[in-house]
Amino acid sequence: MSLSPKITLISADPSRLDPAAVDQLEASARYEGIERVVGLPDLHVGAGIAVGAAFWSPDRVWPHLVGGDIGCGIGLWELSSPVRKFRLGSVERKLYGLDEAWSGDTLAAVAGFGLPPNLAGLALGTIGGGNHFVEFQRIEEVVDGERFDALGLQADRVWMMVHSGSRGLGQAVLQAHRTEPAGAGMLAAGPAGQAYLTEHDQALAWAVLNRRIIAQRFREAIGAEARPVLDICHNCVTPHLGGWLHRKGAAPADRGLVAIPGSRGDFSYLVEPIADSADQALCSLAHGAGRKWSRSDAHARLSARFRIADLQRTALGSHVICEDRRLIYEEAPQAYKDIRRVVADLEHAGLVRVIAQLRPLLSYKTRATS
DNA sequence: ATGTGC
Repeated sequence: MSLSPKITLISADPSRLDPAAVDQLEASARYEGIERVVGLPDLHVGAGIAVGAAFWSPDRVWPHLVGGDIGCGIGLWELSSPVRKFRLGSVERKLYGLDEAWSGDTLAAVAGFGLPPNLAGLALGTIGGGNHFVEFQRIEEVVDGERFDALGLQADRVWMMVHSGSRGLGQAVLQAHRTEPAGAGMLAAGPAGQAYLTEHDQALAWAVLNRRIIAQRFREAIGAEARPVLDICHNCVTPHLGGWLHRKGAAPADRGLVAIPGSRGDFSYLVEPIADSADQALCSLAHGAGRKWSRSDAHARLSARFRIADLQRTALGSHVICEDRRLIYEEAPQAYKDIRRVVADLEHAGLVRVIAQLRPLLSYKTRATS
């Protein structure tokens, strides 16, 4: 069976991609008004829509091609703390109270982002669940030293990666604007499209603010200063080449530096997109390693083989704070693809240049017990 | 994914 001509798969070996995820791409490519679809090397099955994909239309938008976690993305900060002074046990003892509501001024925070006061909810400044996390890292290897130095980055500092999104807000926006059937979508210029895009843009801004507050809470907890390196959203729809580009678990290649996290037990990569060849991939990049096993498979297979304590340390020696007994299995490194292959596929396609490799020190998921 | 559905 041949692939729809609308679809491009970014992979050195497309036969390795999950056929079920490619079927989901095919289904989306059949929507009237979709002209191009890209599957990235971290492509995997999602709830109706493949994750690790980009979709372009000249005139229509589909709320469910973005999904419920509008604005979800990765923020990266360079901390003032030198790696040589980073003590795992000491840091772990400071990371308490971070699942609870933020004690700061949420009204002032949303106002500062041009958002209405009704969006100053209790979830603002919290990570959430699923694959969201905060991770302390150190530079394992500077691959492009010239570029690393030119960016003013420092290899001897602790770095902090935040993966979170718009929590309940994006979900509410999807709920309010989803079309029936989902594949119908709406004209971007029409009243329904404009109403969706307005609320979508608010959820996007809220997610950026959320990551910023999370970063502030965590760096305050460990007593460090933080310098922003990047903030990249991988679930959104934005104007592109006179039309509309939907990214569902896809990082932008036209907004500067990108961080691509591996699983919690693997390296992350700081990369620079290469503009010349970006169009083949709809100006998009992999957003992470991508799931290899479903959540239920991961739990079934790994809970039979490992104790919780086995999963609180990773093969790279990093620690994991996840007191949710189901989530720690669902998010185990074994459930994810090999990030090295994902990044190699992006390099092979001429989409990125690796600047640095980051090693996990401590991954924070949740203190909430289950 | 979800200030979570029965």
